[in-house]
Amino acid sequence: MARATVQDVAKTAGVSVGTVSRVLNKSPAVSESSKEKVTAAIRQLNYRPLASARDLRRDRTLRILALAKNLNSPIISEAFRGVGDAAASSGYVSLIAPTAGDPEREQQLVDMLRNGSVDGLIMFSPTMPDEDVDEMAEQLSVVQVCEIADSEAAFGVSIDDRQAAFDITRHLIETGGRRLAMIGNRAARSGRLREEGFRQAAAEAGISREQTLFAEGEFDFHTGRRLTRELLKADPLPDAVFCGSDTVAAGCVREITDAGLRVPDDIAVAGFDDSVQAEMCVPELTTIRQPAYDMGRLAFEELLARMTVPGVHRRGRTFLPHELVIRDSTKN
Amino acid sequence: MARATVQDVAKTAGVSVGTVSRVLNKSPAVSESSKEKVTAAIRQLNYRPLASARDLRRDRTLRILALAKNLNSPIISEAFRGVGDAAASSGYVSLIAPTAGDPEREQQLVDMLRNGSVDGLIMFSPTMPDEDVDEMAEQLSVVQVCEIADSEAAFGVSIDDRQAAFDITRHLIETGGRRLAMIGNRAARSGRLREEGFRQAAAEAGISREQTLFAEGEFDFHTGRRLTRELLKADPLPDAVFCGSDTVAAGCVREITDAGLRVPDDIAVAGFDDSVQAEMCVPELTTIRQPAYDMGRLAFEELLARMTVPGVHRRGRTFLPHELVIRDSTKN
DNA sequence: TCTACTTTTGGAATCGATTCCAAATTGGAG
DNA sequence: CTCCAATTTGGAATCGATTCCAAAAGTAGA
Repeated sequence: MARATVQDVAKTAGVSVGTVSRVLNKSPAVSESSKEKVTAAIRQLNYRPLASARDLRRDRTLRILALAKNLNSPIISEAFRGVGDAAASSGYVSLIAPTAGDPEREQQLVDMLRNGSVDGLIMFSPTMPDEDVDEMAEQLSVVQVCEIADSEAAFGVSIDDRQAAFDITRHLIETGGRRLAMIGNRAARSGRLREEGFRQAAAEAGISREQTLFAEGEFDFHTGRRLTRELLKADPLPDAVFCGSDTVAAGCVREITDAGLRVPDDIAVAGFDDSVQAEMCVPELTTIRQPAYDMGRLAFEELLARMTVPGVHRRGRTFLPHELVIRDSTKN
Repeated sequence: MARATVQDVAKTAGVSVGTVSRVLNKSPAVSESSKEKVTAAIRQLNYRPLASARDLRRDRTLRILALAKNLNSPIISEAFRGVGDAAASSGYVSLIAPTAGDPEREQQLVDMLRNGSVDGLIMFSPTMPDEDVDEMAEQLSVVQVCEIADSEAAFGVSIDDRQAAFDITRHLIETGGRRLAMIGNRAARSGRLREEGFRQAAAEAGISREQTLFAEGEFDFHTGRRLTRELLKADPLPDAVFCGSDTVAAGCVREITDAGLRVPDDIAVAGFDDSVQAEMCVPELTTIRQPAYDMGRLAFEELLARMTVPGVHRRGRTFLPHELVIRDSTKN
């Protein structure tokens, strides 16, 4: 049994396709009686309007797509929840796809916006260079979250990464940290901004760059352990480590503990994100809370504005406030 | 500047729309010279075929959708990686959407299959009742992963949850566990199967149902802690706890440790999934490894068969082998 | 009952890419 | 140079839902 079409419904209901379509779209210009006939026919034939035909005619899909490197980042999944809720309340369906950091995969997904498979795009962690994001944003509905390209058409929602890193580093210093270390990721813009904040806080406390340690790598648990192992070879040892994510911080704490040292007494550790990992860690992690859900909501609102008012290319970033969450992994 | 169409490209290249389309679809029946002209025109106009028009005519989208309650389950994100890789190598784009356990949201997403927005559907954790999944599977391309409805048209990919639970429970018994407890989730089919396996292992070891403890709840860290707190009120205390996920197990270990007891000496704890949490926990968790990536790959292959050979409604489940991973949270 | 409305309806045109068929062109053999 | 076959091309028809316009039906007032 092939799929039923408006034609079939019209025939079964004994009305014209126009009337069927009007019923489908809740046009008020339909008599009660034909509305009933059409509704009955739709049920009888188990009819669903074909998305591609509708999209073609209407020139929009009411779908948006979010792109992220991977799905298991707690910040991303929380932000995406915000996107989804905001989208739903505006009648949009929101989908997400991981790029795995593969430029080809990313390109293929971005093409979904170019070819009209979706109306808008939310980018969490672009792999493509800033210029490309920029160029795309010129003509298409794109909003960035967390990672915002530093360019002309920069636009999107995030926290102030530099300030957040500054705040938490200052906390480390205020609680006695002098020999500071950071585990960061220079591949990401946010990572570079956090490094800036870290260095600025150190500098303001009169700690020279040479007294400072820096290790670089991806933000996963095992990398955290490995990089910490490197840091622990330093002499003198660091007494405070700022990590770019809670997961890395968990690895850091683990490695310190395994080395027979105590957190925070010997070495204080700070994370970033306030994910559940921060609470799972022993001791629980001092960290930076990102308002991920709200960032997602706001990102969708921004996107909606771009999609519906085509001329509007509201520029600029929106920064949401972060929060320093102090727990037991740093002294007090 | 509006979007260019095949018509525009044809005019610019000085050929007919048919020829343009043939170039787009790499038909061999095009002369070298017109291919060049068309390619040049496409580049000049920055032309992209409109997805909805193509989909309408071709009656397929080369897109699939995966549904899950939430995105941050490590098993789901790993399985989805498998889906994505398999899909990509067959020319499909795979998208994912969280339902948040909301039936309305789920319905809306399932409608994307019904209305032809996507060609196939992979369900990780359905909220709808088994009958509905079953009915849907009768006519549409749907494959289940991890959670498989227990019904006529049952089909999908998972591990043998009962056997896995049996195996790990037997391990708990073999390492001295007598007073067994389980933290499970009866809301999910897999949860019920795991409970069966747990009980079967206990029974075979001559442990009566009354000697056994059971706590029920969602699979997150805080629930794990709360339920463990309940279990620790029992007298005598349990000496081995099987948890339905590593995250719950981490909460369980934490609560036990905070109560001044030792894992595994006083109470052994086992997890499930072999996610990174299992290694982050101290002590590291004995757990069951699920071949999530392969489950995802296989699920897509199954789906592909259903999508391309419409008559084929291959029934049945595919079980992939699990693996007992023994670490320090259980005695040896 | 007739006029002047408003409400409701039918159906053709439309969106843009693909595909099929017939026509045009090319190439090679004789 | 002719003829037949193979290659290439143009363009109309098609996919299914929406929308616009004109026509039909309904309603109210006089």
